Amino acid sequence: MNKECMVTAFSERVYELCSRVPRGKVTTYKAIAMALGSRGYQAVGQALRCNPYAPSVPCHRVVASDGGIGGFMGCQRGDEIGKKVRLLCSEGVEVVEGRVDLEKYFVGV
DNA sequence: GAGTCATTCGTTG
DNA sequence: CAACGAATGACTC
Repeated sequence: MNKECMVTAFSERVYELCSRVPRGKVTTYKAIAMALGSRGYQAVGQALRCNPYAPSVPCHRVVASDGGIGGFMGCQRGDEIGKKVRLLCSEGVEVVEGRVDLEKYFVGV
């Protein structure tokens, strides 16, 4: 079930919001979904799942509502996710136990 | 119309 | 406090 990237109006909006997040900060799927005026939390993740704007759109800057690393480039649980943590750490975000301090790094849209 | 998905919330143990 | 299931919105076939 590996399809090409689905770039639609909704996903475009998600990519734009992701790009809006300043470096060293992170946003949540919920925040993006709310920014779009929808509750499709999964729809947001789905768009990031195959983000055609890859490094341009830092999908790793998007985390779960509790600061947990949702997934990264199709990898939900695995060492590949470590790369996402590595990126966040490189950006200045402190990732602890695969979680981020939303109180400090969460930025609204 | 049915199934899928990187989520979230609410209830129950 | 932890875990499970149900709900939600969007995209593809």
